This record gives sequence, C-alpha cells and structure tokens, in this order.
Amino acid sequence: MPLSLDALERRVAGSGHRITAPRRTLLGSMQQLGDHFTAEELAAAAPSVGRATVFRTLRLLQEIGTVCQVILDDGTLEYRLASGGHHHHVVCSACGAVDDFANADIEALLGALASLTGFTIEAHRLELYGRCARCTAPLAATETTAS
Amino acid sequence: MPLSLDALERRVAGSGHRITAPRRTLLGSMQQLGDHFTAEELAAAAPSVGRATVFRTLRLLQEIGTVCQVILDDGTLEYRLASGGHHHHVVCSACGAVDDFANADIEALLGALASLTGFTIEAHRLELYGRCARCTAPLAATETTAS
DNA sequence: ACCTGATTGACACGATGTCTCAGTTACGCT
DNA sequence: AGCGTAACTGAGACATCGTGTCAATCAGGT
Ligand SMILES: [Mn+2]
Ligand SMILES: [Mn+2]
Ligand SMILES: [Zn+2]
Ligand SMILES: [Zn+2]
Repeated sequence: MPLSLDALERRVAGSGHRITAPRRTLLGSMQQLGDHFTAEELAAAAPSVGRATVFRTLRLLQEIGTVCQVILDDGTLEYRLASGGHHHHVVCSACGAVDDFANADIEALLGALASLTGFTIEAHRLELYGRCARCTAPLAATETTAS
Repeated sequence: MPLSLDALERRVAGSGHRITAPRRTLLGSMQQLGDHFTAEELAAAAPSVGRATVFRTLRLLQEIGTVCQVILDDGTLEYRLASGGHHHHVVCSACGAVDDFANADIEALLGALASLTGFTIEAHRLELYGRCARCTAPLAATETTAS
C-alpha cells in the first residue's frame, strides 16, 4: 500500500516547497494511476493542471525522492511513486508490471568495479527486464501444450 | 583502435543489408567523431546524408551490434561504435569520457536476483557514472591546495 | 490582513525522432 | 553486361516529449 495523500503532501512541505492545489491534484492522480504512469497519462488524469506544471512537479518530486523514473525496455520513460531510498526496477516486458528491488551485493560489486576501470563511481542506473511470475507461467503452459 | 572502415562495411553486408554511399559516409564519420557522439553531431558531420537516414542507420547498426547507445547522467542519449559483445558503460561526468566494461560477476548476480523478485530476467540496462582517473586527480589536487 | 517570492497556465519554442512517398540504387540472377 | 525488384534514400511534414517566457496568482511567514 502506498503512502497516504497526507504523507505525500507532508513530504513536499517538509522539503521546503509549497503545497498548492495543482500539486495536491497531481499527487492524487498519481495514486489513482497506480503502479506506474507516463507524464502524458498524468496530464490527462489531471486536466485542470497545465502541462508545464505536470513536468515541473514530476521533476520536483524526483528531486525530493517522492517519484522515480522507470526506463522501459524500449527506452520510454515512466514515473512512479517511490517508497523511498535507493532502489532499482524490474519491468515485465509482457504485462508492464514494475517492481522495486534493492540489493547490497550489487551495490558493493559496482563499487568494486570502479577500481578496475580507474573511475570513481558516483552513481549508476540499473533496470532489469523480463517476465513477472504471472506472465512466465502462462508462457510455459503454452509451450507444453504446443509440444 | 577501433575496427577499420572495411571491417565495419563487411559487418553490414554480412548481416544481409546493402552497402550504400550514405552508410559508408556515416560509418566514416562515426570513426572520425571518435569515442561517442550524438545523433545530431553525426548528422552535422555527414551533411550529405538525410536526417532520416542518419537515424535509420543508427538503428540498423544497433540491431546488428555495431553501434550501442550510451545513456548519460542527465538522460541524454549518445551513440558509439561497439567493439562487440555484451557490455556496459562507465561515463565520466566531468569530461564525458566513456569506457566499456563487462563483468561476469555482475551478470551472474543479476541472474540470481531474478529469482528473488519472481521475475525471469531477459535483459538489463546498466550504466555507471563517476569521474575518470584523469578527472579525479585534479580534483584531489584542488582539495589539497584549498585546505 | 499584507508582502513577496514561489508557483502557475498558456503558449511559443526546442530537441529528438518517425512517417510518407516518390525517386534512386544495390545486387542477385540470367 | 543488362535486368528486375526489393532495399534504400532524401525532403519535409508530422509526432512526442519536454523547456523557456512571462504576466497573473497564490501560499504562508510576519
Ligand atoms: Mn543501485
Ligand atoms: Mn550486463
Ligand atoms: Zn507480467
Ligand atoms: Zn573525465
């Protein structure tokens, strides 16, 4: 279950930004849109809010860690309310489901790789693509049936 | 040292596509542009080639693995001639240098993570951002001097 | 209540790519 | 060497996604 609207608003206020009607509207729409949504979907869901404000708000929420971007398989961008903290995404290429994940081993390994390249790593981007459990099972069934 | 123009052309022909003057021109420009370049830079470097063809060729070369995309820190896309095989990028956020890297441990770890999420992973995207050796040293010197 | 910087909406503009379509070209086949 | 045909190309309209400008409005501290 995601954060309540109140909690989201407190996060905006707490970061030193104002709580305005458009921002409230957008936060509400994001919750209703669910798991993940495009900027365009958000704009459509909140027609009373100007397009520019939709993008400005998405950027603001990203900066304060309330929203994160999901890069899909084909490179298109979606957004999603972030539970908080550093994490990555697993995206189902069949149904579009998105899950968060975080793993200390990966973080450690990435740090170690830094030295190999001579780079000092400051950030990274990692997205996994595949099939969710729900979308894997039917596929297996089909294959079995077909054989 | 990257592949010769001939080798690049053979790769296009070998993949069942035609070798045309525009494609030759673009391959040559890519080599001269060096390490990494934007689609716009490529178009500017090959003014005789239509914009649409620049993008079409970039896509074709990606499909046959001759060109890969680099996602920069700020999300902008660049392209680069690929040495071949699966790999990832380390990007210097100071000077823009790009290096390839590949690491079996990471690949294995990503596979293992799949099971935790219930997903069957088919692909992934990973980019590292930081400072190259050249850009790390001067920074350290500055800090030392300033103290 | 008042002040003032933060925020907004409308809309022009920019960046990055895609689509269409008529004309051209590479190249396998004879 | 000459043909036929599917692959390819350029021009330019169009699509998508996002940013910059600016006058009007608003939130929230005092
Ligand atoms: Mn990470
Ligand atoms: Mn990999
Ligand atoms: Zn799925
Ligand atoms: Zn550097």
